[in-house]
Amino acid sequence: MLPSRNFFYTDFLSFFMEYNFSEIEKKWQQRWRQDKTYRVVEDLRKPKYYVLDMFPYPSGAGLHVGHPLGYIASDIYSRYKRLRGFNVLHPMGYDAFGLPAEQYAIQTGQHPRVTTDANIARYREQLDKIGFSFDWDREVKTCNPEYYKWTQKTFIDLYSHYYDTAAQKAKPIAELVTALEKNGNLSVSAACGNPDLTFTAAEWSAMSAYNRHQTLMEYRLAYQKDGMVNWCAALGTVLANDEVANGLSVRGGHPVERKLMRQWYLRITAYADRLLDGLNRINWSDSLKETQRNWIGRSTGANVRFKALHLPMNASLEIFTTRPDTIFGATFMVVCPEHPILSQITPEPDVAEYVSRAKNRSERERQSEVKNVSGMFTGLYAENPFTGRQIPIWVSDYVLAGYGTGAIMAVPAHDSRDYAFAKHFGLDIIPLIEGCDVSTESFDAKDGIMVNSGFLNGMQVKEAIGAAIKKVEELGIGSARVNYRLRDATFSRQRYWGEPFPIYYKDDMPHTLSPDMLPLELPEVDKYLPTETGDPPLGRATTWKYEGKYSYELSTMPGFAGSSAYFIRYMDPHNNARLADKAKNEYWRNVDLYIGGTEHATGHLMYSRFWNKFLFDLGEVCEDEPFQKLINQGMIQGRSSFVYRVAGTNTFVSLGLKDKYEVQEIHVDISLVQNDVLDVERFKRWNPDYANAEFILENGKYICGWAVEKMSKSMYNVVNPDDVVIRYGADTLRLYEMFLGPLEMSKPWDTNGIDGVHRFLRKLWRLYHDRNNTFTVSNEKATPQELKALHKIIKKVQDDIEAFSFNTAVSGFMICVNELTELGCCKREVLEPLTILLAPFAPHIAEELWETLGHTNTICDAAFPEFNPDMLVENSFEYPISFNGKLRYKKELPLGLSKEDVRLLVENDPNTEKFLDGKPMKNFVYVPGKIINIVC
RNA sequence: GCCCGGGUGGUGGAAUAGGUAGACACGCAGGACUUAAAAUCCUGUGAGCAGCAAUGUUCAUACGGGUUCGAUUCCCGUCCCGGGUACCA
Repeated sequence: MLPSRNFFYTDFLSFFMEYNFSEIEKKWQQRWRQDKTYRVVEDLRKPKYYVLDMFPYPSGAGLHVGHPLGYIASDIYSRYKRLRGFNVLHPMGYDAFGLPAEQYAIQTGQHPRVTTDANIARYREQLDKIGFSFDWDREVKTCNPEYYKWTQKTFIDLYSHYYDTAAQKAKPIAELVTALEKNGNLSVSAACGNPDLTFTAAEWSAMSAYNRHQTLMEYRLAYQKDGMVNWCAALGTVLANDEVANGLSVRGGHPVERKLMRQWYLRITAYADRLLDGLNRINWSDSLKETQRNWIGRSTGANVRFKALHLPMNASLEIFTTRPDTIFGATFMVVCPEHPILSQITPEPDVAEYVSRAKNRSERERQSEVKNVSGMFTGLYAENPFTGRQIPIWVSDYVLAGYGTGAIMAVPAHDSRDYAFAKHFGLDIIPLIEGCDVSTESFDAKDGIMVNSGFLNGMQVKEAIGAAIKKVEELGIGSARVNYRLRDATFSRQRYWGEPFPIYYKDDMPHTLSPDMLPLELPEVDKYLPTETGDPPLGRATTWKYEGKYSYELSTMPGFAGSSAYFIRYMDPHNNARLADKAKNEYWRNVDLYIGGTEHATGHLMYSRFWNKFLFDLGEVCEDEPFQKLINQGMIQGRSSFVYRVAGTNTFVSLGLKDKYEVQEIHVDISLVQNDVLDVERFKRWNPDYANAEFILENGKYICGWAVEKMSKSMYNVVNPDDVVIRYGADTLRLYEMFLGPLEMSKPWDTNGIDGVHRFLRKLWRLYHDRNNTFTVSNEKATPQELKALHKIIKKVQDDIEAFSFNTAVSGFMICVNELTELGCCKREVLEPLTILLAPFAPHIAEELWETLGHTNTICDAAFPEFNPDMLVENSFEYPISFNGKLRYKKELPLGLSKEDVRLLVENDPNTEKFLDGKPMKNFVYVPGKIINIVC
């Protein structure tokens, strides 16, 4: 027998015998699946808690190591809440409709459903390996007809409701029709797409069916209109504003242009105020709430009509302003190139040319020239209603057609854009606020005392705004008005792989399907491309007709449709009669904790709040806000590694020596690098070009450089969680992802520290087992030191989990295990509670130890250990005081100590002198620490 | 430009009702065990100065000021980095 081989073999065995994570994890994952350990049912005897992850889009690339970060955090919290006696709903599903599967279908002809199912299977396999406590019986896939039936149903409801602005609630459109029949639209309070629309009851009844239909479209919460949309020719579809960045599609980076098209929209703007108010009642981060507030962009001000001179029929020009107090300083007006007033005149040729050029320029071109001031005098004048002065009307593309009225009054002294324009064209600038200097820039602050402003002189700005609005209303030239930046959401996509609309066309008008005909299933098509006539792909399903003759709507719904109510469906995923049963909805109510990325701040998180509020108005759900608390986990970036090739050679120089050469930095696959040391032999095999590479080493090693970059294939820095699980186990992965840093912070993935976490689990294992891996836990009573260590960690874990400070909780465990190892503790009284504490973080090893401790039930049903503060003061106490010549006692004295005892302890402590330093002290907290540590 | 975050050792990061800065971990160095390796364990580890040493001492939380007996923490200014947003009247 060869000794070397023998040694290697036995040590290899003992290594695995010690803490055999792969066997333990396999065993428990199997058992959890078999026993449906994480199945949850409504239970009125227990308080509920709903923990939700943003469900993933199953992409072909599979999960990378960044995805599970949030899932692990939510899993820890779910498991913790369960130990605390809550009935925890913790589901998972897939946002399964989307472009990549369709792109793949276009290239290969494979049905997107096949691609999607395969990707979902892969995701599921990866997720299962990490040991999540999802109730998979509640899985929701948005592409499943049983689910999208309810997306379609809600669309029908949106179509057949309007928004009552007085009641602040959605109501059936039939009620509106009754009101219109009675009084016309003069006395109805309803959110309307066209604020200038007025008609009487008589006019209403005189309308043709088609005109009534068109009129109701202005009120429906889901409606059709011709609108400028972001048309992406390469994708053959319309994109939402948040799917476009810098004139390019977010997905694919194809150019996007403006195009007029008939589209479905959702009237989310009707809910703008409620979306804003609701933010005050939910527990989200300030920055996220602020992002949503900015996105909604509510600004209060007034609409004011300026008399347009030299035009027939008392023409006027209406503007919106947030600063009606500055009307006295309005020295000119500006209209957007699309403004209707321009069609009433015959402009000079150069003006006409400017207008047509500005109109035809894409949004992108307009944006790229933000800093260039351009514009033309139209030849028209208006009258300033406060000064009576004639002021010129200009046209410029810095005024946008889509916001306000498409026209502004320019107050160059107090608006920086007007200022730049006035300076460029030499227009008047009249300062209106006492003491402001407008020689080099405008004074935009809403603060100061009015001057040069007639009846407003001497008032504070805020006061003047109110007074000006009052005056405007008296003059009958305008009124207070609220404007929003938020736009209605375009809801059509010229795509195949999405929910079909439950709509067919008859007499050129859309009609909804009756709900009992739902779901309207996606038809099969021969190709996933637009038809020859430019219809969307659904146009290829030529026999797909309502009653065999009426054409269905050919576009499909956008990605956010399916993700807007999935969290409600989880409450009752198999219900065939409702989105969710009423009683079940009233039990689970809404999501208590939602964890996901910040990239959804203005998309999904806005749409789903709107969708939920609508369902609330219908009485379908019992909570107005869907997500009580929300946490944004940070992104995990990649950590790329580099090698340095000496220019023009095949010689690579180690990081520390590279400055002596002229080198070329090259990305190297991170699997060839460990702790920044390159595996030279594997590197040579990695790429044939490097087979004969030579190396200049330092200390016998090749050290790689590194940089933090986005995780991407091309940078060879993608880390797959499966690889980590195989090498270290799921429990190590879970702990390490948490240990990496604060949950909400973005951080690079860096495996350099993972050994430490793995080592911790092995140390933990050795608390329960001896060298021969024999279970050694004793039933002896624990010592005070051991109990102190235990109760310290109980408190720490409890506080840290509640604060979502999982990284410091893991540190706490490490300290605790080090302490217990030092104390040689192997007492059940300590180890049993410790096992429970660890269960949310490392469930597999916890279950295994729990079983070894003799329990037959799952550790998930254990009770979270009770913290006893007395255990911490067994031998010593921590006691805060303050000292300002006289001691102040901040807490009740512990353990029968008198004030005199404490005074002596403090005064005899050598540190006291150091801090007193002979000076008079105020509000001095005694150190060491705000806490003194005195042994009795 | 504006609005949010953030800047602490070689590295990831601890610590804020203002109170011993650098917990915990990685890495590194040295040591023990071993024929050897792996694993494990022990010791040291912000920088400088003095000392054989225990130790003492100075400087350190992006930079510059301020408040305070005391500031990583609060205030003012500056510079960098990340995210959001963008001609919104």
